[in-house]
Amino acid sequence: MVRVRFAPSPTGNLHVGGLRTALFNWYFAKKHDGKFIIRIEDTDLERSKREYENAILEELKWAGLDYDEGVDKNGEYGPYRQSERLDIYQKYIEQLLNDGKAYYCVYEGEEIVFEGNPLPNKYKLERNADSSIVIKFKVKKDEVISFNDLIRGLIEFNTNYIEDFVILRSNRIPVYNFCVVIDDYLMKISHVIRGEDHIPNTPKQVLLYNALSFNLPEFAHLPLIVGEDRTPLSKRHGEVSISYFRKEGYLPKALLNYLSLLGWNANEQIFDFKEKFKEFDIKNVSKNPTVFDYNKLLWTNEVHLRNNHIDEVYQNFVDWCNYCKIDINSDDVYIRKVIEISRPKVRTLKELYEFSLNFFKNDFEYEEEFVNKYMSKPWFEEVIKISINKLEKLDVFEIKNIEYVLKEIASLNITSKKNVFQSIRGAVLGKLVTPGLYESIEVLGKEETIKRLKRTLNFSNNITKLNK
RNA sequence: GCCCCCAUCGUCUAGCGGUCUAGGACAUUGGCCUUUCACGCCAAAGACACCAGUUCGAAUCUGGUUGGGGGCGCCA
Repeated sequence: MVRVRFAPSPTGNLHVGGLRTALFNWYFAKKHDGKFIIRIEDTDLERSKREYENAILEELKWAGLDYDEGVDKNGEYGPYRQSERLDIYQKYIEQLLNDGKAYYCVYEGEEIVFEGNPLPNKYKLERNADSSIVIKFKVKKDEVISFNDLIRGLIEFNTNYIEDFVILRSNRIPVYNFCVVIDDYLMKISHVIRGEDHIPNTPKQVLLYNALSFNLPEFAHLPLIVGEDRTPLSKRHGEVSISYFRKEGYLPKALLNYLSLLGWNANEQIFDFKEKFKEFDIKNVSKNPTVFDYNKLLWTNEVHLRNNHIDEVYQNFVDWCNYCKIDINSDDVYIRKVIEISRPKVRTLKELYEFSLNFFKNDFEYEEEFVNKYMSKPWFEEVIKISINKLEKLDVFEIKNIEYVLKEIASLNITSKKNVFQSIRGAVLGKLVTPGLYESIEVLGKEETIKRLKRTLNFSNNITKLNK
């Protein structure tokens, strides 16, 4: 039974690196019909916050990475929060102590004043403010320890380069390297898939597995995601938090599509990750660090936005509006139509919103360029008047008929064809860049289109008077 | 400093000893299309880090050099 886990520490927001790790674990679980578990690694009491934990979980759900076990799921291997497993760890610490594989270490300031087991009574009872007691794991020298990495092959370390390390802090809370081993074993994790930055931790963990007579899981270390300068991706390179990409209007499926490509050659550029897991093979994951390319992500998003089913994009758009606390006061059918005609021209939900805003507002302002280049021209009013006249007579307000009428007006030789189209475009939407004119007018509907044309005429009259 | 990982177009990658005058995608440049802006279509430019070795033959195997990165916490 394949069991994998994503184990974030709730000390900050979820970022693209974390999501990518979660995604690859998810892929692996799905592919092998296994379980995907979320474990919260909150042994750093100072920095861990429940609000971060909630945010991470919420963002995983937004991304569509469903998990089988976790703090809010009731699996049989809980608790899934390390801070609630302290008594479990204690048992194994004692075992190590009893087996002579770990020992007490007493510090006074920086100085070690005692090493050994048992701990002499004098340290147990009275301690200066300055002294602290930790438990360290004893590392035997001159041993070669190795593990097989599913991506990199055999990796060997000599224990001579590993020092005895702390497993229990002076505040009685065990450290990361110890907790992961206990948890992964007890939670029956079969494959540990995590970032490459954990390779140096692995020998220490292997030592612990051996000392406790636990069977080793399989390991796979994913390549790091880096910035243009080849250092690990961080805020210095730009925004990296998932919440940022969400606010910017990236579709969850587009983000995960792009993230899939970071280290995995999926044979195609655009796909639905929820289907793609069938082809996932951890052996095909690349060893090289990969540069995060905001540009390609944007392109990926653009393609998803244009090609995904309209119902899904509509839902994404509504979700985005809610997330950004934007209230579009319109009915579903209308919003859907506006999305349909606008999406071929935008790349993100945010752009979609900005691009199509005037469909939802009838008191919009006119773009300056439109006013200067079209509205203030002598032929402008005539074009609009004729448009009102002809469109009013149109009984069946459909794209074909609208196109016919508009072309007719353009052929009247009042001004150039381009001027006619741009004038009408600006008159109904206030802008010179909009979705196709005919479909825009069709979506607006007869009543609204005429209302807008009249409003523009009014506005233009006022300008003319003012100039005189 | 020590240990470890990595090395194909600017970027993500295909390639697993001959099919490589190295393929695709993003970005870039030029053109076409066009009622705006895009999309789309066509085309161009662009890489095997270096040096040895193995072999009839190397991007592919081996060794070294160089370069980049990670780690060396009572952070995870």
